[in-house]
Amino acid sequence: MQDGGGEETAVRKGPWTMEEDLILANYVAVNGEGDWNSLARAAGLNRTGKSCRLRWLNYLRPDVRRGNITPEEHELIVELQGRWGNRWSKIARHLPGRTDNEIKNFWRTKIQKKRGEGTSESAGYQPAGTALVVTESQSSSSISLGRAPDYDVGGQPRGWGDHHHQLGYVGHGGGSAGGGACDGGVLPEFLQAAVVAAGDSFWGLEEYWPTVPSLHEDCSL
DNA sequence: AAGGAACGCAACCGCAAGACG
DNA sequence: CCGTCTTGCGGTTGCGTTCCT
Repeated sequence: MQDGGGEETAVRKGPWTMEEDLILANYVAVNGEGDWNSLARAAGLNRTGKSCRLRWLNYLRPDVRRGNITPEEHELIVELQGRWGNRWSKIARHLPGRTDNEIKNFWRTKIQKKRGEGTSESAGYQPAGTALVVTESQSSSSISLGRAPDYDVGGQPRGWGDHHHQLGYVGHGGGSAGGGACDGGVLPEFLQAAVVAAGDSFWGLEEYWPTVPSLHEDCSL
């Protein structure tokens, strides 16, 4: 782990900025996933590969589906958790578009809490027992709702539009988001939306925009 | 209208497993 | 066969937002 040695700048931590998201999304779109450490370096992100991977998997991937957990998903989570325990990544594979982190959070905040209160988690939803099998093919179903990060002008995320005030990031064309905007590549639409929302006054957008050619060159679909 | 408490989500940390040299 | 590096997973923490008193 001798990294380059000398001018190893401090690794950034904390919330991701829009610029970082753009860089990461673009880089992955062009070069694909994997080799996160070198990716982080090559992309010029002062982030650990680990952090980049997490950000990509949990947020930037085009097939990430956001929004409320549906009753069906709730049932499935309960059932699979009962079967496999806290194997969140495994459970997540049966919930297209959902990330292990999201499921984990959901479990802890909703289900586990209910159980902790003494009531069965099934207070609201009783697992029907009808083996709800979600096939991979369902992942191609429309991405119903998503959220866009609400970046602060200073470059620091200010929080995310949550279910109380959904921002307008909606899967395009009734599901095309699930397949990615470009073949092999991805084009997180909320990033574009963020750019649009930021407007001309946004800090240095124009400075780094040219550095992400594949995004603003429209991927030539 | 202000303050406090609770909730939800994103991100970080540490550990383990697998792959490669 | 051993050692090192990278990736993946699960648990935990902190921050921001919303709701209630």
